[in-house]
Amino acid sequence: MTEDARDEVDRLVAAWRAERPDLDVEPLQVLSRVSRLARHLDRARRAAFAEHDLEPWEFDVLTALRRAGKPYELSPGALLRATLVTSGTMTNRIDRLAAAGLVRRRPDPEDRRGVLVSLTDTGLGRVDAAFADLLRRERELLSGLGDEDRRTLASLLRTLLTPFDSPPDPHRPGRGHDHSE
Amino acid sequence: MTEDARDEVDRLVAAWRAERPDLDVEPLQVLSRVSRLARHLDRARRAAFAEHDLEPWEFDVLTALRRAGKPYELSPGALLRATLVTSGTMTNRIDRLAAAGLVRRRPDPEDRRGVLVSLTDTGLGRVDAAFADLLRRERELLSGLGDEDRRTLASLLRTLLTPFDSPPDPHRPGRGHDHSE
DNA sequence: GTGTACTGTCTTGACATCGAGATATCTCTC
DNA sequence: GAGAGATATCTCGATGTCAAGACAGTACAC
Repeated sequence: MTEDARDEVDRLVAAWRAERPDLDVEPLQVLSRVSRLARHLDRARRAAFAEHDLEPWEFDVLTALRRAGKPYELSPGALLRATLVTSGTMTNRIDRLAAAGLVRRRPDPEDRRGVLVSLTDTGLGRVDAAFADLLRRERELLSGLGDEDRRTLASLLRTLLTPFDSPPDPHRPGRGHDHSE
Repeated sequence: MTEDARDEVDRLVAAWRAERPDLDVEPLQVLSRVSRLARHLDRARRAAFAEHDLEPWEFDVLTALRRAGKPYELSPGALLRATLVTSGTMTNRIDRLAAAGLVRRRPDPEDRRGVLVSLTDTGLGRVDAAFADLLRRERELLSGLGDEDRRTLASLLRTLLTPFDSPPDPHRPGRGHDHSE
C-alpha cells in the first residue's frame, strides 16, 4: 500500500485523494491534525482536572488569575481576553466560581463600572495543584518527541498563531512582514 | 534570551515563569498553541462556511459522507467515530441535516437495528463547494510556512496524534472519564 | 454642566453538546 | 431455540456557550 495511514488524518487525506484527485488537500495534513489534537487534549485535561474537582473552564479562569501574580486579581474584561470567551460566558463563569468559593468579586475602586475578580485561598491552592498535575500529563503526551523536535514544533505553531494574536488586521497573512516598531 | 512575546503563548509562558520559576512549563509551548490555534481555526471555518449556509458541525458530517465515496452513505455509528462526537449528538445532527434536505435516512437492509445516512444531491453540491472554499482559506492560513516547514509540522503533529488514534482502544470517542470506580 | 461616543459588565434566549439510559436487534453459546 | 450479552440508534434532561442588547459609568468636547 502506498498509504501508511499512521493516524486518522492520514486515512482522511487518502480518502480525499481518492475522491477528489483534482484538489490539493495538503493543508489538511496540518490543520486537521491541529483540530483533532485539540479535541483529544480537551479530554485529557478534563481527566486531569477531575482529580482536583475542577472543570476545564474553571481551570482556565483560575489559571489566568494565578498568572497575574501577587493579588491574583483581574477584571472580567481581562479574563475574557485571556480565555477567548464572550462576556456573557465570563459573567456566568465568575458567578459559578464565586459560588464555589474559588474566586471573589469586588467593585473596582477606580472605575465604578468595573469589577475585580480575585482568587480565594482555596482557589489558589486548587489551581496550583491542578496545574502541576496538568504539566505532568502534558509532558507525558509530549514524550514521543525529543527536545529538539518539541522546540521545532513550538516554533512552527507560533508562526501560524502570530497573525491571530498580534495584528487586528488580517489583511495579508503572507510572509509575515508587518512591523509595529 | 528574554521573551520576545511574539504570540499570546509566549506571554503566557513568560508569566508562568515569573510566577512559578520552580515549574517546567515547556509543554505549554506546544500544547497551549494547539488549543488556541484550534480555537481560531474554528472561527475561520465558521466564516468560510457561512457563505455556503453551512455550520461547522454540518460540514463535519457532510464531509465524512463525501469522503466515503460512491453512494455517499454511512451509518450513524461510522459518522460519530469520524467526527468524535457522542451518539446523542449525532442523532441530533442527522435529524437537522435531514430536515434541511442535505442528507437522507433509510433503514439498513442488512441490520434492522441500523440506519444508513446518505448525501442528497443538494448536500453533495453544498459540501463540494464549501470544501473547495475551505481549502483555499486553509492554504492562506498556512502561507507563512514554506513547503518544507509545512511537511515538518504535519509530521510532528502526527507523532503526537498517533497514540490517540491507534491505541488498542478505538472505541467511542466519548469516553468522558475512565478509571475504575 | 451638557451631549455624545465609548467602555465594562451583566441579562436573556436560543442552541449544540454531553451523559445516561431506553429500546430494538443481532450474535453466540448451550 | 432460549437466554445472555453485545451493538446500533434514539430519547431526555442538564449544561456551557454565544450573540445581541440592556444598563451604568467614563472621557472628552464644547
